[in-house]
Amino acid sequence: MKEQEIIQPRVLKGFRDSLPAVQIPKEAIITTLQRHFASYGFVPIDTPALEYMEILLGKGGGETDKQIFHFTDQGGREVALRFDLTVPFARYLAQHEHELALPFKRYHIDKVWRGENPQKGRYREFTQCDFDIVGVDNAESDAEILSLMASSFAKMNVDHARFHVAHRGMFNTLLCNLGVENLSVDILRLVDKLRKIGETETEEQLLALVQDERTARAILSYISKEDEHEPFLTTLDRLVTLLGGENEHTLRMRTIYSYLEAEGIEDRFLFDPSITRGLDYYTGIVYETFLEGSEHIGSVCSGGRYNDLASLYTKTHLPGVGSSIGLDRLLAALEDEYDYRAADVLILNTDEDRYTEAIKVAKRLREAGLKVALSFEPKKLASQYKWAEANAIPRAIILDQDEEGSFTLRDLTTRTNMVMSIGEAAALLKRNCLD
RNA sequence: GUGGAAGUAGUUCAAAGGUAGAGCCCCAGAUUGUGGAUCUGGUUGUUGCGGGUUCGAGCCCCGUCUUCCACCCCA
Repeated sequence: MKEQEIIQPRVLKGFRDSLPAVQIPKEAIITTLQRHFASYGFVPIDTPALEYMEILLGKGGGETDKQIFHFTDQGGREVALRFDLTVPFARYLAQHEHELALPFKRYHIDKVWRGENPQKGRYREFTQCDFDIVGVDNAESDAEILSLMASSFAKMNVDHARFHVAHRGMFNTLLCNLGVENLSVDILRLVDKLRKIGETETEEQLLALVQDERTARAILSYISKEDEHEPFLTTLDRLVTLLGGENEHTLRMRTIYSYLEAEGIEDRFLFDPSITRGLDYYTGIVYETFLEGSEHIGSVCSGGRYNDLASLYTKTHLPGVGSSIGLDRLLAALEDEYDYRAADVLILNTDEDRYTEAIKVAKRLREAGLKVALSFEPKKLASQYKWAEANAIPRAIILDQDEEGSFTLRDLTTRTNMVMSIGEAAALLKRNCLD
């Protein structure tokens, strides 16, 4: 026997394996979101991971183009992995516009790829949860996306999420008033960094860009907030004054806010005029979501209104608004805050002759809706308890009673035993099982 | 893609060019009346990987991979 050359097991930079302790809560969250999106009348779709290169290029801006994984396939086609779910969705809309009834509300949860340098909460392969409404441009659809964002985080039991909202149109009004709308892309990019580099530095860079002190200060006073927690309407009123009066955009924001009030969720939202979003395709409302205490991870749910996205692929006007939850980033921020278990109960193996009995008990408990694992070998109990703990299984059943249908149920967390019938055990376990 | 820091046992950390160590964890056995205590024994390991300098490298040098941080951008 020759010694075999071992291939070094490894994964690519920015790509990760998921152990069950990570994958179980991740899939639980996905299931929760799928159900929740459906409760708003959103429907699922799917698109290919791989697209023609030309489909994905030429909308996000030069920087995102550089991050696209692309190659030539065996047939000589220039292809690329999707780097978000929104651009493929725009292509999908153009391709199927006659098969879809507008307004179209879809959700899409899947992996995307970007060739960025990885950091915590930033990977080259990650999962996005997108939800969008296409075919209407009004406050009602804007507000429904915001409502769905807030309620999704509530469903995921994340209560420290803060939603920062702004409006591209309002900001562009300011730039027009100041006569610097031709610099809008550069200014937007700079303004986005306010939270990171501070007011002084922002003002200096603004001055270098617009070459006028009065203009630079006007922009800065628009995007700065003295009180970070200033109520939404107070900020909006202040900005309306700075813009010289109401316009269609400010009135849109007021209507959206009134819908949030009607739902009683308005205090979850802040008007944050420094939010602009790097992507060029946003035209109206924009938003980012931060977790208090984990701001360094960045936004865990962002999006906005894009009224011209599908125009790359069709002449039909298809306005849209949507948002995307960054699931991997969210899980990175939550770290160990989530709970998981491989099963609700483990049936211990004390005697090989009783395995048939174990199978019958397992079947009955599974029919009652429980997750049940069986111990395959009659190892000593300490060893079986440890296996259960390693798999986060909180209870064990020992088939040790001679009298019919009665056995020991052990709580592994408190290490206490109770003797009961199978029906009693099923009821007790059912009350304590997750989901 | 650019710049910086780090990488030693499953894990938390030592070893300032001279024989790779400690706690926790894990495994086997004894005893324990179906885990927690105690005792005995054991693996804790290609010091990320590959070269180089040296009598000798975990340590110095070069390259490379990965992670983390900053820039850039973003989920």
